[in-house]
Amino acid sequence: MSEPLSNSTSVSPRPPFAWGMILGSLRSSPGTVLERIDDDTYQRAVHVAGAPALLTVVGPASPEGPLSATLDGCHPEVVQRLVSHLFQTAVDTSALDAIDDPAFAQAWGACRGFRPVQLPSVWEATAWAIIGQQINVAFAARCKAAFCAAHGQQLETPSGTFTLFPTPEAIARLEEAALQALQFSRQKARYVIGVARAIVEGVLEPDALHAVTADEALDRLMALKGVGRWTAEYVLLRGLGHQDALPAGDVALQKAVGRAYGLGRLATEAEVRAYGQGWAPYRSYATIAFWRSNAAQRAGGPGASAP
DNA sequence: ATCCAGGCTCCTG
DNA sequence: CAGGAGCATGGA
Repeated sequence: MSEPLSNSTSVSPRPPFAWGMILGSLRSSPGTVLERIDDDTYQRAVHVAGAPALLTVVGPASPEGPLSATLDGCHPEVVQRLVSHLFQTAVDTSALDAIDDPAFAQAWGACRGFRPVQLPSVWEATAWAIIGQQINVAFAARCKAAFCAAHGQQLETPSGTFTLFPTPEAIARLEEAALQALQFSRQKARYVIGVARAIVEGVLEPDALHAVTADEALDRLMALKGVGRWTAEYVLLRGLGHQDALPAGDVALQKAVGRAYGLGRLATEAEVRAYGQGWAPYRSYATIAFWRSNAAQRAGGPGASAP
């Protein structure tokens, strides 16, 4: 249950904003291992300027009311910026309703107000994407949980103990075997450690990625071993808050698009990109909408997972 | 056992 | 540039 928020900062999302759908999606997503999702509350530990802190975000009391957020001892502006980034609250999604494509419209119609929820750092988004490559998500989630439990810091709070995502510094020190012990394949162990080292050594500057174009960000990410186009696009979608990223190589997306456009099979990557031209410049939103359509399909109804 | 799962790298035509 | 082999894991 949500505790009273003294000292909270309010953040007003641009409507439509479906907090319930966003939390529902996180709740049912296997990838949600560090977050604690309650009825109307999102909590997780994050690094703020290098220091661990607990972020709590409570949903609006009324449909279009503000979110209420706390982050130990941080300035309201910092809290605002973080919440706004994580939940993409400032994005104007109204143009999505005008996209003239029946298959897209049906997918988006089922999730107006939804947002591509961000992971707090490019590092976390990248590591998670690599962990998830080519394996089923449930297993990927277990790998992530083991990874965090073994190498992430713990944060004690009045609301309980939270695990932080491991820092690049902590992972850069590891040998491959340490991650293989957590059921990472040798390749993935190498890739994740390699990304951590790239960050620690300054070869990759995660913060700088926010300031460059999508193509430039893709190039820099793909220069890393283990990061192909799918992974880089996933990072744009989940870590950099880009609105127009399209992981067209994604099997789940290919499945959804194949169904939505009546192909009777998986759409090819080229087909996804071709249809995707009609969803620009909101291809990230199209992606999460189609992902959600898969979950709805599986569950026999709306309300299941996406990220 | 066989095929699949929210790919990547490297190598051929 | 397109396509395929080989790679690693656990699950259904």
